[in-house]
Amino acid sequence: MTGRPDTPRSRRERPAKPALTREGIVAAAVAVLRAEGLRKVTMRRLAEELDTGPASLYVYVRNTAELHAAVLDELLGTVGPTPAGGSWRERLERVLTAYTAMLFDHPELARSALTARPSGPHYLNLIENLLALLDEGGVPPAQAAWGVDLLLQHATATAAEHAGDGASKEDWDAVAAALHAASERTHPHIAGLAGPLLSGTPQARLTWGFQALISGIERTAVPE
Amino acid sequence: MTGRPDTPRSRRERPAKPALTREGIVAAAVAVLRAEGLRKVTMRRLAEELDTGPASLYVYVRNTAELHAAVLDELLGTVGPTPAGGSWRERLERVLTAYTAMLFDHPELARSALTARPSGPHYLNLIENLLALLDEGGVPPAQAAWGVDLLLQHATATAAEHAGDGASKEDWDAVAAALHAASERTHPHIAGLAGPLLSGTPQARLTWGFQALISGIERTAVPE
DNA sequence: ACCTGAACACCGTTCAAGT
DNA sequence: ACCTGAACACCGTTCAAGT
Repeated sequence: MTGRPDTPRSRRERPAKPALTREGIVAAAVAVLRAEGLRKVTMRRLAEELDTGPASLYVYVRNTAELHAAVLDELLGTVGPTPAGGSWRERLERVLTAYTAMLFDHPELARSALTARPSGPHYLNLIENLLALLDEGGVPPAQAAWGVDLLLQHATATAAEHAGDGASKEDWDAVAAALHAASERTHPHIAGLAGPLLSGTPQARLTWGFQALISGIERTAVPE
Repeated sequence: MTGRPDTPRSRRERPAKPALTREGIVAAAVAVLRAEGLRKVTMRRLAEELDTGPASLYVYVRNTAELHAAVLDELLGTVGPTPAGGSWRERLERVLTAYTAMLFDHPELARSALTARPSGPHYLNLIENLLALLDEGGVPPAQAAWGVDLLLQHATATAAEHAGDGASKEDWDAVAAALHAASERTHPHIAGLAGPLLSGTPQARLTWGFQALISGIERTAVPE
Protein backbone atom coordinates (compact mmCIF):
# COMPACT_ATOMS: atom_id res chain seq x y z
CA MET A 1 0.00 0.00 0.00
CA THR A 2 1.18 3.48 -0.78
CA GLY A 3 -0.94 5.16 1.84
CA ARG A 4 0.43 6.43 5.04
CA PRO A 5 -0.52 4.62 8.18
CA ASP A 6 -4.10 4.98 9.17
CA THR A 7 -3.72 8.15 11.20
CA PRO A 8 -6.71 10.43 11.55
CA ARG A 9 -6.56 13.51 9.38
CA SER A 10 -8.69 16.57 8.96
CA ARG A 11 -11.90 16.09 6.97
CA ARG A 12 -10.82 18.30 4.10
CA GLU A 13 -7.54 17.52 2.39
CA ARG A 14 -5.89 20.89 2.28
CA PRO A 15 -2.15 21.54 2.12
CA ALA A 16 -2.24 23.35 5.42
CA LYS A 17 -4.87 25.38 7.06
CA PRO A 18 -3.40 28.89 6.78
CA ALA A 19 -3.56 31.10 9.82
CA LEU A 20 -6.47 33.48 9.78
CA THR A 21 -5.46 37.08 9.04
CA ARG A 22 -7.23 40.14 7.81
CA GLU A 23 -5.23 40.01 4.59
CA GLY A 24 -6.13 36.38 4.09
CA ILE A 25 -9.80 37.12 4.53
CA VAL A 26 -9.70 40.06 2.11
CA ALA A 27 -7.76 37.98 -0.41
CA ALA A 28 -10.33 35.21 -0.20
CA ALA A 29 -13.06 37.80 -0.61
CA VAL A 30 -11.45 39.18 -3.76
CA ALA A 31 -11.17 35.66 -5.17
CA VAL A 32 -14.82 34.91 -4.52
CA LEU A 33 -15.80 38.32 -5.94
CA ARG A 34 -13.92 37.63 -9.16
CA ALA A 35 -15.33 34.14 -9.50
CA GLU A 36 -18.92 34.63 -8.42
CA GLY A 37 -19.71 38.27 -7.72
CA LEU A 38 -20.21 40.28 -4.56
CA ARG A 39 -23.47 38.57 -3.71
CA LYS A 40 -21.46 35.52 -2.76
CA VAL A 41 -18.95 37.45 -0.70
CA THR A 42 -20.67 36.66 2.57
CA MET A 43 -19.27 35.94 5.99
CA ARG A 44 -20.54 32.39 5.86
CA ARG A 45 -19.16 31.69 2.44
CA LEU A 46 -15.77 33.14 3.30
CA ALA A 47 -15.66 31.14 6.50
CA GLU A 48 -16.28 27.99 4.50
CA GLU A 49 -13.57 29.01 2.06
CA LEU A 50 -11.15 29.51 4.93
CA ASP A 51 -12.18 26.30 6.63
CA THR A 52 -13.59 27.85 9.75
CA GLY A 53 -16.84 29.10 11.19
CA PRO A 54 -18.36 32.51 10.43
CA ALA A 55 -17.84 33.75 13.98
CA SER A 56 -14.07 33.57 13.53
CA LEU A 57 -14.06 36.29 10.91
CA TYR A 58 -15.44 38.83 13.33
CA VAL A 59 -12.08 38.90 15.05
CA TYR A 60 -10.63 40.65 11.98
CA VAL A 61 -13.55 42.38 10.30
CA ARG A 62 -16.19 44.46 12.00
CA ASN A 63 -19.00 43.51 9.65
CA THR A 64 -19.90 42.77 6.04
CA ALA A 65 -19.90 46.42 4.98
CA GLU A 66 -16.35 46.91 6.22
CA LEU A 67 -15.28 43.79 4.38
CA HIS A 68 -16.71 45.11 1.12
CA ALA A 69 -14.92 48.41 1.59
CA ALA A 70 -11.63 46.58 2.08
CA VAL A 71 -12.26 44.60 -1.10
CA LEU A 72 -12.84 47.81 -3.05
CA ASP A 73 -9.62 49.35 -1.85
CA GLU A 74 -7.84 46.19 -2.87
CA LEU A 75 -9.25 46.35 -6.41
CA LEU A 76 -8.39 50.02 -6.56
CA GLY A 77 -4.78 48.92 -6.38
CA THR A 78 -5.15 47.17 -9.72
CA VAL A 79 -6.16 50.31 -11.59
CA GLY A 80 -2.60 51.50 -11.95
CA PRO A 81 -1.23 54.93 -12.73
CA THR A 82 -2.65 56.93 -15.58
CA PRO A 83 -0.23 57.55 -18.45
CA ALA A 84 0.87 61.14 -18.81
CA GLY A 85 0.21 63.27 -21.89
CA GLY A 86 -2.55 65.67 -22.81
CA SER A 87 -4.01 68.56 -20.90
CA TRP A 88 -4.81 68.37 -17.20
CA ARG A 89 -8.44 68.08 -18.19
CA GLU A 90 -7.81 65.10 -20.42
CA ARG A 91 -5.70 63.39 -17.79
CA LEU A 92 -8.34 64.07 -15.16
CA GLU A 93 -10.98 62.49 -17.37
CA ARG A 94 -8.70 59.53 -17.96
CA VAL A 95 -8.09 58.87 -14.27
CA LEU A 96 -11.78 59.06 -13.56
CA THR A 97 -12.64 56.84 -16.50
CA ALA A 98 -10.14 54.21 -15.38
CA TYR A 99 -11.63 54.23 -11.90
CA THR A 100 -15.15 53.94 -13.27
CA ALA A 101 -14.17 51.15 -15.64
CA MET A 102 -13.01 49.09 -12.70
CA LEU A 103 -16.29 49.74 -10.92
CA PHE A 104 -18.26 48.82 -14.04
CA ASP A 105 -16.82 45.35 -13.72
CA HIS A 106 -18.19 45.14 -10.20
CA PRO A 107 -21.32 47.26 -10.02
CA GLU A 108 -22.47 45.74 -6.74
CA LEU A 109 -19.22 46.90 -5.23
CA ALA A 110 -19.87 50.41 -6.50
CA ARG A 111 -23.22 50.26 -4.84
CA SER A 112 -21.74 49.36 -1.53
CA ALA A 113 -18.99 51.98 -1.92
CA LEU A 114 -21.63 54.67 -1.94
CA THR A 115 -22.55 53.80 1.62
CA ALA A 116 -19.36 52.41 3.10
CA ARG A 117 -16.76 54.91 1.97
CA PRO A 118 -13.40 53.29 1.47
CA SER A 119 -10.51 54.89 3.33
CA GLY A 120 -7.68 52.56 2.39
CA PRO A 121 -4.31 53.52 0.92
CA HIS A 122 -5.31 53.08 -2.72
CA TYR A 123 -8.31 55.31 -2.29
CA LEU A 124 -6.10 57.96 -0.75
CA ASN A 125 -3.80 57.82 -3.75
CA LEU A 126 -6.72 58.34 -6.07
CA ILE A 127 -7.84 61.43 -4.16
CA GLU A 128 -4.30 62.79 -4.18
CA ASN A 129 -4.10 62.35 -7.95
CA LEU A 130 -7.39 64.11 -8.54
CA LEU A 131 -6.43 67.02 -6.29
CA ALA A 132 -3.09 67.36 -8.07
CA LEU A 133 -4.74 67.54 -11.47
CA LEU A 134 -7.34 70.09 -10.36
CA ASP A 135 -4.53 72.13 -8.82
CA GLU A 136 -2.59 71.98 -12.06
CA GLY A 137 -5.71 73.30 -13.80
CA GLY A 138 -5.79 76.27 -11.47
CA VAL A 139 -9.02 75.28 -9.76
CA PRO A 140 -9.25 77.05 -6.40
CA PRO A 141 -8.29 74.57 -3.66
CA ALA A 142 -11.55 74.75 -1.73
CA GLN A 143 -13.53 74.02 -4.87
CA ALA A 144 -11.17 71.22 -5.77
CA ALA A 145 -11.63 69.65 -2.34
CA TRP A 146 -15.40 69.57 -2.63
CA GLY A 147 -15.22 68.80 -6.32
CA VAL A 148 -13.32 65.56 -5.83
CA ASP A 149 -16.27 64.23 -3.88
CA LEU A 150 -18.65 65.20 -6.65
CA LEU A 151 -16.51 63.55 -9.32
CA LEU A 152 -16.10 60.33 -7.39
CA GLN A 153 -19.77 60.30 -6.53
CA HIS A 154 -20.66 60.53 -10.21
CA ALA A 155 -18.29 57.72 -11.08
CA THR A 156 -19.51 55.49 -8.29
CA ALA A 157 -23.20 56.17 -8.76
CA THR A 158 -23.01 55.62 -12.51
CA ALA A 159 -21.37 52.25 -12.00
CA ALA A 160 -23.82 51.36 -9.25
CA GLU A 161 -26.75 52.04 -11.55
CA HIS A 162 -25.66 49.11 -13.64
CA ALA A 163 -25.87 46.75 -10.70
CA GLY A 164 -28.74 44.54 -11.73
CA ASP A 165 -30.47 42.92 -8.83
CA GLY A 166 -31.41 40.86 -11.83
CA ALA A 167 -33.91 43.44 -12.97
CA SER A 168 -31.83 46.11 -14.73
CA LYS A 169 -32.98 45.34 -18.28
CA GLU A 170 -36.71 45.09 -17.72
CA ASP A 171 -36.25 48.03 -15.43
CA TRP A 172 -34.80 50.21 -18.14
CA ASP A 173 -37.50 49.10 -20.54
CA ALA A 174 -40.08 50.21 -17.99
CA VAL A 175 -38.52 53.66 -17.75
CA ALA A 176 -38.29 53.93 -21.53
CA ALA A 177 -41.91 52.88 -21.93
CA ALA A 178 -43.05 55.34 -19.27
CA LEU A 179 -41.19 58.21 -20.94
CA HIS A 180 -42.52 57.38 -24.38
CA ALA A 181 -46.03 57.03 -23.03
CA ALA A 182 -45.92 60.48 -21.43
CA SER A 183 -48.80 62.57 -22.65
CA GLU A 184 -48.18 65.65 -24.75
CA ARG A 185 -50.82 67.36 -22.63
CA THR A 186 -49.63 66.64 -19.12
CA HIS A 187 -45.91 66.20 -19.74
CA PRO A 188 -45.02 68.33 -22.76
CA HIS A 189 -41.32 68.57 -22.02
CA ILE A 190 -40.89 64.84 -21.59
CA ALA A 191 -42.89 64.18 -24.74
CA GLY A 192 -40.72 66.60 -26.69
CA LEU A 193 -37.47 65.18 -25.32
CA ALA A 194 -38.13 61.44 -25.17
CA GLY A 195 -35.31 60.92 -27.64
CA PRO A 196 -32.54 62.83 -25.83
CA LEU A 197 -33.74 61.59 -22.46
CA LEU A 198 -32.97 58.04 -23.51
CA SER A 199 -30.07 58.61 -25.89
CA GLY A 200 -26.36 58.05 -25.41
CA THR A 201 -24.26 55.11 -24.39
CA PRO A 202 -23.35 54.83 -20.73
CA GLN A 203 -19.81 55.74 -21.76
CA ALA A 204 -20.91 58.89 -23.58
CA ARG A 205 -23.08 59.97 -20.67
CA LEU A 206 -20.33 59.31 -18.20
CA THR A 207 -17.84 61.41 -20.12
CA TRP A 208 -20.30 64.23 -20.64
CA GLY A 209 -21.07 64.09 -16.93
CA PHE A 210 -17.41 64.45 -16.03
CA GLN A 211 -17.02 67.39 -18.39
CA ALA A 212 -20.07 69.17 -17.02
CA LEU A 213 -18.91 68.47 -13.48
CA ILE A 214 -15.41 69.79 -14.09
CA SER A 215 -16.76 72.89 -15.75
CA GLY A 216 -19.12 73.52 -12.84
CA ILE A 217 -16.48 72.86 -10.20
CA GLU A 218 -14.17 75.38 -11.86
CA ARG A 219 -16.72 78.17 -11.74
CA THR A 220 -18.68 77.62 -8.57
CA ALA A 221 -17.40 79.21 -5.40
CA VAL A 222 -17.69 77.37 -2.11
CA PRO A 223 -19.85 79.22 0.49
CA GLU A 224 -18.40 81.60 3.15
CA MET B 1 -70.37 38.44 30.41
CA THR B 2 -69.88 40.97 27.70
CA GLY B 3 -68.16 38.61 25.27
CA ARG B 4 -69.87 37.26 22.23
CA PRO B 5 -70.75 33.58 22.13
CA ASP B 6 -67.88 31.24 21.89
CA THR B 7 -67.77 30.92 18.11
CA PRO B 8 -64.46 30.09 16.46
CA ARG B 9 -62.73 33.06 14.92
CA SER B 10 -59.59 33.66 13.03
CA ARG B 11 -56.42 33.65 15.08
CA ARG B 12 -55.75 37.31 14.62
CA GLU B 13 -58.51 39.72 15.44
CA ARG B 14 -58.68 41.76 12.24
CA PRO B 15 -61.73 43.64 10.98
CA ALA B 16 -61.72 41.74 7.71
CA LYS B 17 -58.99 40.23 5.65
CA PRO B 18 -58.77 42.71 2.79
CA ALA B 19 -58.42 41.38 -0.72
CA LEU B 20 -54.82 41.30 -1.89
CA THR B 21 -54.03 44.06 -4.41
CA ARG B 22 -50.87 45.74 -5.61
CA GLU B 23 -52.00 48.97 -3.99
CA GLY B 24 -52.65 47.19 -0.72
CA ILE B 25 -49.21 45.67 -0.76
CA VAL B 26 -47.51 48.97 -1.53
CA ALA B 27 -49.56 50.71 1.16
CA ALA B 28 -48.52 48.11 3.71
CA ALA B 29 -44.94 48.52 2.57
CA VAL B 30 -45.08 52.28 3.09
CA ALA B 31 -46.51 51.75 6.56
CA VAL B 32 -43.76 49.35 7.53
CA LEU B 33 -41.15 51.67 6.03
CA ARG B 34 -42.39 54.59 8.10
CA ALA B 35 -42.55 52.54 11.26
CA GLU B 36 -39.43 50.44 11.01
CA GLY B 37 -37.34 51.33 7.99
CA LEU B 38 -36.73 49.70 4.63
CA ARG B 39 -34.80 46.83 6.13
CA LYS B 40 -38.06 45.48 7.45
CA VAL B 41 -39.90 45.91 4.16
CA THR B 42 -39.45 42.29 3.16
CA MET B 43 -41.72 39.93 1.33
CA ARG B 44 -42.09 37.77 4.38
CA ARG B 45 -42.85 40.63 6.73
CA LEU B 46 -45.40 42.12 4.34
CA ALA B 47 -47.05 38.76 3.89
CA GLU B 48 -47.40 38.48 7.64
CA GLU B 49 -48.79 41.99 7.77
CA LEU B 50 -51.36 41.06 5.12
CA ASP B 51 -52.16 37.78 6.76
CA THR B 52 -50.97 35.55 3.98
CA GLY B 53 -47.89 33.68 2.83
CA PRO B 54 -44.94 35.27 1.04
CA ALA B 55 -45.66 33.40 -2.18
CA SER B 56 -48.94 35.26 -2.60
CA LEU B 57 -47.23 38.60 -3.08
CA TYR B 58 -45.45 37.40 -6.19
CA VAL B 59 -48.76 37.56 -8.04
CA TYR B 60 -48.60 41.36 -7.80
CA VAL B 61 -44.94 42.23 -7.45
CA ARG B 62 -42.09 40.81 -9.50
CA ASN B 63 -39.52 40.96 -6.72
CA THR B 64 -38.27 42.95 -3.78
CA ALA B 65 -36.49 45.55 -5.91
CA GLU B 66 -39.67 46.35 -7.81
CA LEU B 67 -41.52 46.68 -4.55
CA HIS B 68 -39.00 49.20 -3.25
CA ALA B 69 -39.28 51.23 -6.44
CA ALA B 70 -43.04 51.35 -6.06
CA VAL B 71 -42.64 52.54 -2.48
CA LEU B 72 -40.35 55.34 -3.62
CA ASP B 73 -42.81 56.55 -6.22
CA GLU B 74 -45.48 56.53 -3.57
CA LEU B 75 -43.42 58.71 -1.23
CA LEU B 76 -42.58 60.99 -4.12
CA GLY B 77 -46.28 61.83 -4.18
CA THR B 78 -45.94 63.37 -0.73
CA VAL B 79 -43.31 65.90 -1.74
CA GLY B 80 -45.87 68.24 -3.22
CA PRO B 81 -45.47 71.12 -5.65
CA THR B 82 -42.74 73.66 -5.13
CA PRO B 83 -43.98 77.18 -4.35
CA ALA B 84 -43.40 79.69 -7.11
CA GLY B 85 -41.22 82.79 -6.72
CA GLY B 86 -37.58 83.50 -7.38
CA SER B 87 -35.49 82.84 -10.43
CA TRP B 88 -35.67 79.59 -12.38
CA ARG B 89 -32.40 78.68 -10.78
CA GLU B 90 -33.70 79.19 -7.27
CA ARG B 91 -36.85 77.24 -8.03
CA LEU B 92 -34.83 74.45 -9.57
CA GLU B 93 -32.69 74.23 -6.46
CA ARG B 94 -35.81 74.21 -4.33
CA VAL B 95 -37.43 71.32 -6.22
CA LEU B 96 -34.24 69.31 -5.99
CA THR B 97 -33.79 70.09 -2.32
CA ALA B 98 -37.35 69.01 -1.54
CA TYR B 99 -36.78 65.74 -3.35
CA THR B 100 -33.52 65.15 -1.55
CA ALA B 101 -35.04 66.03 1.82
CA MET B 102 -37.57 63.25 1.34
CA LEU B 103 -34.81 60.82 0.47
CA PHE B 104 -32.77 61.93 3.49
CA ASP B 105 -35.59 60.60 5.65
CA HIS B 106 -35.22 57.22 3.95
CA PRO B 107 -31.60 56.78 2.90
CA GLU B 108 -31.95 53.06 2.29
CA LEU B 109 -34.66 53.86 -0.20
CA ALA B 110 -32.33 56.26 -1.97
CA ARG B 111 -29.80 53.51 -2.14
CA SER B 112 -32.19 51.17 -3.78
CA ALA B 113 -33.43 53.91 -6.14
CA LEU B 114 -29.95 54.13 -7.60
CA THR B 115 -30.29 50.60 -8.91
CA ALA B 116 -33.99 50.14 -9.45
CA ARG B 117 -34.97 53.32 -11.22
CA PRO B 118 -38.51 54.33 -10.43
CA SER B 119 -40.79 54.92 -13.40
CA GLY B 120 -44.05 55.69 -11.66
CA PRO B 121 -46.31 58.71 -12.22
CA HIS B 122 -44.83 60.83 -9.46
CA TYR B 123 -41.32 60.33 -10.77
CA LEU B 124 -42.49 61.42 -14.22
CA ASN B 125 -43.93 64.59 -12.77
CA LEU B 126 -40.63 65.38 -11.11
CA ILE B 127 -38.75 64.98 -14.39
CA GLU B 128 -41.28 67.15 -16.18
CA ASN B 129 -40.85 69.88 -13.58
CA LEU B 130 -37.09 69.81 -13.85
CA LEU B 131 -37.16 69.93 -17.65
CA ALA B 132 -39.60 72.85 -17.55
CA LEU B 133 -37.32 74.85 -15.25
CA LEU B 134 -34.21 74.16 -17.32
CA ASP B 135 -36.14 75.16 -20.42
CA GLU B 136 -37.20 78.38 -18.75
CA GLY B 137 -33.55 79.05 -18.02
CA GLY B 138 -32.72 78.69 -21.69
CA VAL B 139 -30.66 75.53 -21.26
CA PRO B 140 -30.44 73.74 -24.64
CA PRO B 141 -32.93 70.85 -24.61
CA ALA B 142 -30.41 68.06 -25.22
CA GLN B 143 -28.28 69.28 -22.32
CA ALA B 144 -31.35 69.60 -20.14
CA ALA B 145 -32.34 66.01 -20.96
CA TRP B 146 -29.00 64.60 -19.89
CA GLY B 147 -28.69 67.12 -17.10
CA VAL B 148 -31.83 65.94 -15.34
CA ASP B 149 -30.22 62.57 -14.87
CA LEU B 150 -27.12 64.14 -13.42
CA LEU B 151 -29.10 66.27 -10.99
CA LEU B 152 -31.25 63.40 -9.79
CA GLN B 153 -28.22 61.18 -9.50
CA HIS B 154 -26.54 63.72 -7.24
CA ALA B 155 -29.63 64.01 -5.08
CA THR B 156 -30.10 60.27 -4.83
CA ALA B 157 -26.47 59.40 -4.25
CA THR B 158 -26.04 62.07 -1.59
CA ALA B 159 -29.03 60.74 0.31
CA ALA B 160 -27.85 57.17 -0.17
CA GLU B 161 -24.49 58.01 1.34
CA HIS B 162 -26.22 58.63 4.62
CA ALA B 163 -27.68 55.15 4.69
CA GLY B 164 -25.87 53.65 7.62
CA ASP B 165 -25.66 49.90 7.49
CA GLY B 166 -25.07 50.76 11.08
CA ALA B 167 -21.51 51.84 10.34
CA SER B 168 -21.82 55.38 8.96
CA LYS B 169 -20.36 57.22 11.94
CA GLU B 170 -17.30 55.09 12.60
CA ASP B 171 -16.96 54.97 8.87
CA TRP B 172 -16.73 58.72 8.55
CA ASP B 173 -14.31 58.87 11.44
CA ALA B 174 -12.12 56.39 9.59
CA VAL B 175 -12.10 58.56 6.47
CA ALA B 176 -11.36 61.67 8.51
CA ALA B 177 -8.53 59.93 10.33
CA ALA B 178 -7.07 58.63 7.08
CA LEU B 179 -7.14 62.09 5.52
CA HIS B 180 -5.58 63.74 8.54
CA ALA B 181 -2.92 61.08 8.73
CA ALA B 182 -1.90 61.56 5.10
CA SER B 183 1.77 62.31 4.87
CA GLU B 184 2.99 65.68 3.68
CA ARG B 185 5.56 63.78 1.65
CA THR B 186 3.45 61.25 -0.21
CA HIS B 187 0.13 63.10 -0.29
CA PRO B 188 0.89 66.81 -0.26
CA HIS B 189 -2.42 67.93 -1.70
CA ILE B 190 -4.46 65.96 0.80
CA ALA B 191 -2.28 67.19 3.65
CA GLY B 192 -2.78 70.76 2.51
CA LEU B 193 -6.51 70.42 2.08
CA ALA B 194 -7.56 68.19 4.96
CA GLY B 195 -9.73 71.02 6.26
CA PRO B 196 -11.73 71.74 3.11
CA LEU B 197 -11.94 68.06 2.25
CA LEU B 198 -13.89 67.44 5.43
CA SER B 199 -15.70 70.76 5.82
CA GLY B 200 -19.29 71.69 5.15
CA THR B 201 -22.62 70.36 6.31
CA PRO B 202 -24.33 67.81 4.09
CA GLN B 203 -26.83 70.54 3.26
CA ALA B 204 -24.13 73.01 2.21
CA ARG B 205 -22.39 70.40 0.09
CA LEU B 206 -25.63 69.34 -1.52
CA THR B 207 -26.52 72.89 -2.48
CA TRP B 208 -23.05 73.64 -3.78
CA GLY B 209 -23.23 70.42 -5.78
CA PHE B 210 -26.50 71.46 -7.39
CA GLN B 211 -25.07 74.86 -8.26
CA ALA B 212 -21.94 73.38 -9.81
CA LEU B 213 -24.03 70.85 -11.69
CA ILE B 214 -26.43 73.43 -13.07
CA SER B 215 -23.56 75.63 -14.12
CA GLY B 216 -21.85 72.74 -15.87
CA ILE B 217 -25.03 71.52 -17.56
CA GLU B 218 -25.64 75.00 -18.96
CA ARG B 219 -22.25 75.18 -20.60
CA THR B 220 -21.43 71.68 -21.69
CA ALA B 221 -22.57 70.58 -25.13
CA VAL B 222 -23.79 67.05 -25.67
CA PRO B 223 -21.69 65.06 -28.19
CA GLU B 224 -22.54 64.81 -31.95
C1' DA C 1 -6.05 36.44 23.02
C1' DC C 2 -7.88 33.91 19.65
C1' DC C 3 -11.05 30.83 17.90
C1' DT C 4 -15.37 28.31 17.38
C1' DG C 5 -20.05 25.43 17.53
C1' DA C 6 -24.29 26.36 17.91
C1' DA C 7 -28.01 29.10 18.09
C1' DC C 8 -31.14 33.16 17.17
C1' DA C 9 -33.65 35.44 14.10
C1' DC C 10 -34.30 36.08 9.97
C1' DC C 11 -34.11 36.33 4.28
C1' DG C 12 -35.94 35.66 -1.35
C1' DT C 13 -37.97 32.78 -4.35
C1' DT C 14 -40.08 28.61 -6.43
C1' DC C 15 -43.25 24.94 -7.00
C1' DA C 16 -46.76 21.71 -6.69
C1' DA C 17 -51.12 21.66 -5.09
C1' DG C 18 -55.44 23.53 -4.01
C1' DT C 19 -59.80 26.67 -4.76
C1' DA D 1 -56.79 32.89 -12.38
C1' DC D 2 -55.58 33.44 -7.99
C1' DC D 3 -53.74 31.91 -3.87
C1' DT D 4 -50.93 29.22 -0.65
C1' DG D 5 -48.08 25.72 2.48
C1' DA D 6 -44.03 24.06 2.46
C1' DA D 7 -39.63 23.68 1.06
C1' DC D 8 -34.94 25.00 -0.79
C1' DA D 9 -31.09 27.39 -0.14
C1' DC D 10 -29.33 30.57 2.02
C1' DC D 11 -28.14 35.14 5.28
C1' DG D 12 -25.58 38.36 9.60
C1' DT D 13 -24.39 38.38 14.06
C1' DT D 14 -23.89 37.03 18.96
C1' DC D 15 -22.56 34.34 22.80
C1' DA D 16 -20.92 31.02 25.86
C1' DA D 17 -17.48 27.90 25.89
C1' DG D 18 -13.14 26.15 24.76
C1' DT D 19 -7.80 26.36 23.85
